[in-house]
Order: sequence, then structure tokens, then C-alpha cells
Amino acid sequence: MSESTSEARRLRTLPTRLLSLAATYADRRVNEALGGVGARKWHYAVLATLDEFGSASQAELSDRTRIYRSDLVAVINELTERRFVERSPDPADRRRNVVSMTAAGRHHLGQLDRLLTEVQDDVLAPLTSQDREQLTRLLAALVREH
Amino acid sequence: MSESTSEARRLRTLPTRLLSLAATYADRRVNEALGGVGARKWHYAVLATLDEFGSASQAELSDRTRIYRSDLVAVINELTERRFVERSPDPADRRRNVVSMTAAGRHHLGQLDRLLTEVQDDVLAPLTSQDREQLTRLLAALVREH
DNA sequence: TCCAATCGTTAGTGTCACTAACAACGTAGG
DNA sequence: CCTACGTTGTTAGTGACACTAACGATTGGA
Repeated sequence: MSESTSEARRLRTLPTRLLSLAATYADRRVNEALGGVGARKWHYAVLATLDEFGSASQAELSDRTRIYRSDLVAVINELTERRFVERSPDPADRRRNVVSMTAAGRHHLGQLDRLLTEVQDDVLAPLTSQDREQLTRLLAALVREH
Repeated sequence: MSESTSEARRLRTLPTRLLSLAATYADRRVNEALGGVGARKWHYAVLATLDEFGSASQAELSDRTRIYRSDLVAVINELTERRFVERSPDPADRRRNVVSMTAAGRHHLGQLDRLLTEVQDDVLAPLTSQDREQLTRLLAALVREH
């Protein structure tokens, strides 16, 4: 009993659990929204990274997006099939591919960006705008340090 | 370009993405810690719920832990094998099972609780204690509303 | 030149979230 | 009292992710 009282209610305030639950919910919403246009979040991550940093090798994209190199292969395949990116061998280093975004890819990115903006608002709806900034700041600090 | 500038840097501050990344990291840490004693987070969720609310049916446990009833079956099987819980038919409603925690289960819960306390500190290490409370509060608000 | 590291790729593992279907059982309406 | 419907536990299966291992090709450094 003495042990129980210290544990009771812990479950509902356990930070790692809250993080998991909130992320699961957010991910579901994101996948619903992106699924509507045949995309998933990795597509956005890759396109947004190409937009920000320009053409890159798959290894570089893997680093920046945190998608494992092995999983990135399929993502690039999917984006290539839909002509959103192009994959060509790097003449400077024949181990590498150069992945670059097409005009269609840039247009698609704009669409995904608009969809994701809606989802952010939707997911963060229970919070004030101050609290949203706080949350973003705290999560960014966690992600940065680990 | 005009579109690009609005999108650039968005990826690193996108709340749903930060949530995903932080949760993935936290989950990995939790699974490492619990895996050391042959447990996973669902074990903790079930045991903690039994501790707080007492014996319950699987449907009730499913509601409280947010584990799908189909997945809960395996969790209860695992906990039963290790004698941490007992599953017996409910005489009052023969569709139901009554799941109750054993003394060994209570002891195991104490162990998991100590492990998880360490993990929380570890994961939240980059934040001040004020920020930790803030984060917990904000995440709890999100989870509660959805 | 030889060794180690890197790159893209394939294959496979385990966990989770989630759906569908089923038999057994309970409940409420007519 | 039946009948229709809902609930419970269970099995099976799907798909997304995170992650590991191994491989051939290529590159860079000692």
C-alpha cells in the first residue's frame, strides 16, 4: 500500500507515456491528411530538405531527415515514380546518387505544406498560442540534445 | 523561391515532427530499460492500472491503458506466464475475465517504476525542472482533449 | 598498393496501431 | 419468451516505423 500510493496516478502523468500518446495521435492525423494525396510524412521530410538545402546524396538526406538509409531507398523510389524527384549518379563520386527536386516536386511540396499547416492547428487546438510556442520550444530542446 | 522561403526551416520546427522524434527517442529509452528485465511498456501500463483501480476485465484494462483489446491478449498472456497477474472467468458475467495482480506482480511493478523514474530523468535531462513540469502539463492537455 | 570507410541496396526483425471476423454470452424490446 | 443487438475475449492479418546485418562497388588514406 505504501508503495502503491507512490505509484498510483503515475501512469497518467508519466512524461514518456504522454509523449507517446500525443505523438501517436499527431502521427495518425498527419498520415490521414497526407494519405489523402498519396503521400506520407517521409515524402514531406525529403522534399522539404531538398527545398532547403538543394540536391543531395541519399546519405545526406538520411542524416537530415533521420530516415535510415535502408528505408530511404523506397521513399526515393516512390518520389521518383511520381516525378517529384530525380535520382542520377554523382559523377564526382560514383558511389553516390544525386537526388534533386523537380518542378512538380516543388508544387507537391507546397500542397503538403498547406495540408500540414492545417494538421498542426488541428492537433494543437487545445493549446493557446503561447502554449504552442512553449511546447515547440521544449520539444525542440529535447530533440536537439539527443 | 517565394514559396520556398516560407517552407524552409519548417521541418525542424514542425510540432508534429518534433513530437514524433521526441517520442521515438523516449520510447527507445523506455524499451531499453524495461527490456533489461524482460518487460515492455504495456506491462507497466497494465500493472500500474491494476494497482490504481484494482482487478478489472480486459475490456476495462483496454480502455484505461489504451491498448487495443486484441493486443492486450498477448500482454496478459505474458504477465500470466510470469505469475504477475491472474486471469479467471468472471462469475457475474461469463463473457468477462477478471484480471488481478499477484504479490509478485506488485513487486515487479515497483521495479518497473524505479526503472521508469530513471528514464524520465534521463530523457528530460536537457530541461529545467520548471520546463519539465510545463512539458508534462502541455502534453497532458493535448492527450486529454483528444 | 592495400585497408578501412562510405554509399546505395536488399533482406529481415520486432514493435505498434489498427481492422475484421468469430463464438460465446448478456441485455432490452416487443 | 424470443429476438435482435451489443459486448467480451480471441485469432489473424495489415501496414508503417525503427533498426540491424550484410553485400558489392567505390573511394580515400596510410
